Amino acid sequence: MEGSSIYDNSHMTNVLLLKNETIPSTSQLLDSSLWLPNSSPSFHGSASMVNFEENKSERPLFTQIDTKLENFSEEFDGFNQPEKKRRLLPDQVRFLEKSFEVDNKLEPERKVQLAKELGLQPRQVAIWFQNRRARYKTRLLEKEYDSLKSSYDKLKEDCASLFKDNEKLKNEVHLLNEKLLMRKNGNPISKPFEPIISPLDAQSKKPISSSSNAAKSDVSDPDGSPNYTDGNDDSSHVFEPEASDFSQDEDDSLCFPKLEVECCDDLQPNSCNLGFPVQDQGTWFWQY
DNA sequence: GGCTTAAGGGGATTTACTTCA
DNA sequence: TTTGAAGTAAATCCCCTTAAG
Repeated sequence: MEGSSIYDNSHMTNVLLLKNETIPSTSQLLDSSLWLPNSSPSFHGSASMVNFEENKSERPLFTQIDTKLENFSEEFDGFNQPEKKRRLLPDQVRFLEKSFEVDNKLEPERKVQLAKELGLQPRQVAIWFQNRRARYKTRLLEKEYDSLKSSYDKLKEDCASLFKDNEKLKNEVHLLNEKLLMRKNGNPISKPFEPIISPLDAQSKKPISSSSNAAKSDVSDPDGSPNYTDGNDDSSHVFEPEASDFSQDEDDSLCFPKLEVECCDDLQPNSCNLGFPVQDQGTWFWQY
C-alpha cells in the first residue's frame, strides 16, 4: 500500500510504540530521545530547506551537519511524492501534540529529532507547528471573544437597569418637589399623594440603594404624609432643589452614554466588571 | 458542500557571515 | 591587524490562501 510505505521504516518504531504505551510526560519528552545528544550547536538549517551539496563547500555555516540527518533525508527521495498530500497518522499527531504542549516553538534540533522519531521530513514538522500555532491562536481568540461578549452583555444589562433606576428616581424627585411646593404655598394636601409609577416600577418595587430608599419611603407612604419626622417645616432644605440637581434632565438623551463612562470609573465588585479591573479582562486568556 | 488540515507563498524579522573602509 | 558598519543570505515567523481528504 502506498500510504504505509512512507512510514514503513525503522524511524517509526518509537512512534508506533505509542499505540501500546502511555503518552510520555513532559519531563520524559525532554529527557528522552526528542533531543539530539550529539547534535552540533552550530546547526542552523534543516535538510528539507537547504541544498547541502551546493552550500557545504561555500558556507561554513553548514559544514557540521549531522550525517545521520543527510542519510535520513535521502531515504525520502525514493518515495516522497509532493503532489500527494497525506494526513498525518493519529500517532504522529498525538506525538506532535505532546511536543507542542512542551513548547509551541520549534528549535532546529528539536525539529530534526521529531522528524526522525515520526518518520517525517523536518519541513513537515515545522509546517505542522506553524499550523498548530495558528489553530491555537484562533481558538484563543474565539475564547476571548466569548468572554468579552458575555462581559459586554452583562454591562449592557446593568446599564439598562441603572438607566431605569435613574428614571425612577428622577420621577420621585419631581413628585416630591411638587409636594414641597404645595406645602410652601399653604395648600394642604387633600388626599393621599398618588405618585406616578411607571409600569417598570410596578414590576420591581424593591429598594435600589440606601439613598433611594429614603426618598422612596417618603413618597410611597400610604397615608401620603411625608416622613419628615418632627413635622418641622424647615426640613424643606432636605429637598431643596438646585439647578445643578437636575442638570441631567436637560439632556436625557445623553444620560446613557454618560452613565456608561462614569460607571467605569467607580465600579463596584458586583457590577458588570465582575470585580476585576477593566484593563485586566482583555488579557485573561491571552497567554500566547 | 462544508470542514479540517497539510502545504505553498509572500512579507517581515532575526541571525550569522562576508566585505570593505 | 583590528574594528565597526553595511550588505547578504538563510532560517523562521506569521498571515493568507489553496487544495486534498
